[in-house]
Amino acid sequence: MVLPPHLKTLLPKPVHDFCTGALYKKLDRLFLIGQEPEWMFYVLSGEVTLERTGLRGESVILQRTRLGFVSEASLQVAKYHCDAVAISDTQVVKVPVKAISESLKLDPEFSNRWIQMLSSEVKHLRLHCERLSMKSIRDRVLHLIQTEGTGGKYPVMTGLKSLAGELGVTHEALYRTLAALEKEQLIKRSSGLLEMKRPDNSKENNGHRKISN
Amino acid sequence: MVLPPHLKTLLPKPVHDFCTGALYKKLDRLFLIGQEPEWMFYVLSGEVTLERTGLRGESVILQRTRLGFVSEASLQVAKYHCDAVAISDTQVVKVPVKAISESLKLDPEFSNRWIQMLSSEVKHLRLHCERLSMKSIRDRVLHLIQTEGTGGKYPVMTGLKSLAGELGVTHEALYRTLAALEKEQLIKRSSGLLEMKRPDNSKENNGHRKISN
DNA sequence: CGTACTTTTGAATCGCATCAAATCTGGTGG
DNA sequence: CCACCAGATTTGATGCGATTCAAAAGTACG
Repeated sequence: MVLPPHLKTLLPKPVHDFCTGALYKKLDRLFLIGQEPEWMFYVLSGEVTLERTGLRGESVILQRTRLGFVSEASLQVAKYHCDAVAISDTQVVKVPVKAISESLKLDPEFSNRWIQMLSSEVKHLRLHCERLSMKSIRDRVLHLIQTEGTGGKYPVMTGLKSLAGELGVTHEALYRTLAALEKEQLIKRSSGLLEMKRPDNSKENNGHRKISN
Repeated sequence: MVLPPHLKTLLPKPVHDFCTGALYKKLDRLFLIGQEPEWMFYVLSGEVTLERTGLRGESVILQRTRLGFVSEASLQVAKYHCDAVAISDTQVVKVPVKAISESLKLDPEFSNRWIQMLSSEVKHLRLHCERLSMKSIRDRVLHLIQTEGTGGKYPVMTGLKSLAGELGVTHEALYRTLAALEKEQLIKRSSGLLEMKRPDNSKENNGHRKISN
């Protein structure tokens, strides 16, 4: 199994050999609620959701992952508390939970890296929450470029439709917002790249929204 | 300093003596964005929010904490990436960051417990993100009760206005939504409690997911 | 009591979701 | 090489739900 660079540096060598790749078709289940966690799933491509059946019988989505671990929490629970569903055809790396938890006990360096990873994840998720709390698509897009981008450039890896889902808006609305932003010379669109033109260091000349609170 | 049970079991003995208690008045700031993390704050009572100033000067709530650590990520960062504000009079335990990071290197058992805690936090934040991705206030409220509540009951400790901030909506809209939900017999409101009433299986195609690829 | 805050209701407006449909794109097979 | 298809991108029209601004009623507290 050829691990992606990120996993290779994160996981200790002894664990590498126990990792296997897997492909899931659309709507396949990676695991089911109630099962004992055996693998940690690292999503390489496609998309996986964690869902649970709500009190009213509807399915509640707990999480969507396109890249990275699906269920870091499976380390600490005896049973899954939700289902994992491949929303599209999905490629993953399966890492045995047992190997990880053993290594965490034996390898302090690995523990440190794992803590780093989780801390980054926390920080990243906080930014994501902040973005999702913004009420306009425009703000979310600009915030995305400012916080996730590098030097005012944000790479759009998986298409705008997918980006729309991440921003919590419909793709139509995102298309329109991007078109408007480009028209106003606030951003530039290349293939696979969103670029912010002028940082918003001027006064709120364009601002039509008020300061709340 | 008398530590609460949870902290006592989480933190290694050598750290205990370096912990101190502190009281903050309403609207006091525990730390400011940009400052170098010196303490980790564990909330005992009251309420602390992590906030950032949005693009237009409005305050965006990243997280609310009523019990537990406020900023786990401060271990690995040189500067805070948000402010911490006491929403009401708040009692905390201050744990020196230095003592923790030293202990993490020396005490594998503590590392494991720390990993457990971070994993919980990740899980919790994922739920928050998922909730903020929902387009209607109604869905967010129901999701909140389902995921954060216990047996269909969710305690509203600090008022609905504060809750509205956490849900990323205006308080007026939240009041209206709650009133409507109660009118439809979907929830019941007591003082300091939101309770979900009968599971309604008659229209389970409503909240169903709709994921774009 | 008065003050400050939360809770509540009202009305107008606006942004986004929704539904629809047209173009564009890459990939597949005849 | 072209026909064809599935998916992404784009534009249009419409309605809903949340924001916004406003104000009244309830509540806690010194």
